Amino acid sequence: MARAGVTVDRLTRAAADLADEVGFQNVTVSALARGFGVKPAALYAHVKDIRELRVRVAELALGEMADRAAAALAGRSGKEALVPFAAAYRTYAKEHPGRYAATQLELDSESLDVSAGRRHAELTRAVLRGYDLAEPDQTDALRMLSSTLHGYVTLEMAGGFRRHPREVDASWSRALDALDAVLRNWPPA
Amino acid sequence: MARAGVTVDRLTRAAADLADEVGFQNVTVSALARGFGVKPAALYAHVKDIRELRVRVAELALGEMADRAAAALAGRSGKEALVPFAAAYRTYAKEHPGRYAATQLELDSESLDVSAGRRHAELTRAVLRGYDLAEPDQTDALRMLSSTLHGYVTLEMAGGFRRHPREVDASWSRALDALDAVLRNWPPA
DNA sequence: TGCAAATACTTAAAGGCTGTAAGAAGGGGT
DNA sequence: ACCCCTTCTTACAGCCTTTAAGTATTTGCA
Repeated sequence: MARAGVTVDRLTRAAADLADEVGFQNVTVSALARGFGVKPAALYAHVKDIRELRVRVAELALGEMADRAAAALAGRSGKEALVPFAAAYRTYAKEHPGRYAATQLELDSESLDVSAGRRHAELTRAVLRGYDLAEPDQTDALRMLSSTLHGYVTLEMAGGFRRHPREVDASWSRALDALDAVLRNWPPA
Repeated sequence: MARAGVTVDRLTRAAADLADEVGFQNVTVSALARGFGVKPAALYAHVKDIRELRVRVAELALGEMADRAAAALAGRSGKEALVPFAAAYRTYAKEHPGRYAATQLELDSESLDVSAGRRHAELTRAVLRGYDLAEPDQTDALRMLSSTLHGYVTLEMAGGFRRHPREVDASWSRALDALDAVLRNWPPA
């Protein structure tokens, strides 16, 4: 019986792809094993349990998002940075719903703390540099920005905006206008 | 063998309580049956499948949130309405994480469309009345408001804000200041 | 080159879950 | 009292995760 050539990386990528197809919650060890032409138990040689697999997918996704965010930022600042950054975020989520869902795992797990999660957070903070906010306003604004992007994308993908005819792309663009406006003119305490 | 007195309502409330304890995703038919001192199969006399149970929990939660939102609004408008409305939202989510998670089910399911989901959406729109925005700005603002609240609460509960020392309550308050500011001064197209 | 150790994989099995089908037991209404 | 509807149990099929023990393949080193 020839070996299937499973590795942690190939497993993680397969899990991410499967998540994008069938949803993050529906990724199972069994389904992955089937994809590799291998028995489920075989995968436990590469991964401790399904939880580890999920964390790895989250790391992968956060890394990919950070890459796109970095490219979108590329020397720009202010609204010139905000808009493409936000677009990269939303596009990634829609292209990779399973991977995006993975990033919503309890962010506590130390693993995510390091590596990709931190990097993505720092890039988000970089967006704010053009708005020159002093602490603690910067952190407050960062939290609001993250919330709005994450909330928008989540609600949109869950179908929360489908009940109203207004085109979502247009609304999105106006939300960014509003975000830009409030960041430029952050209210005093 | 005396009957356990299971009803759809008692089942739904038990599921909601269990969700708040162990997480929405970890609510199982088996665990609920255990709680009622009954075999799992017995519950299928009251509920078609676990999906229906989840939808019922979502409806329950949306109804409870709408009740609180209505009380928080009570004749107020503008920031006077926004702040308690947002507080009701965030408090509910923190007190009832499992119920709150239930509200994030694919909102497509027709059942949610009617009843509680609609009611909650209308209350959120009511918050905006004090800001007198014409369409389509009102819908755009509604989407942004919903996104920010949902995103903030989600990220906070997932631990996304725990890495920075800034107190979350203070940040939240400033986010509402910012939201109020931008709603009062919605940028022109 | 040859063989021992490390690694990948299989089989087997325990235990948990959802859901269906068939039958027993409880209760209400006549 | 009896019938019938509803609730509940038993039994089972099928899926899942995870562990343990054994077999096969590959690696690395003498």
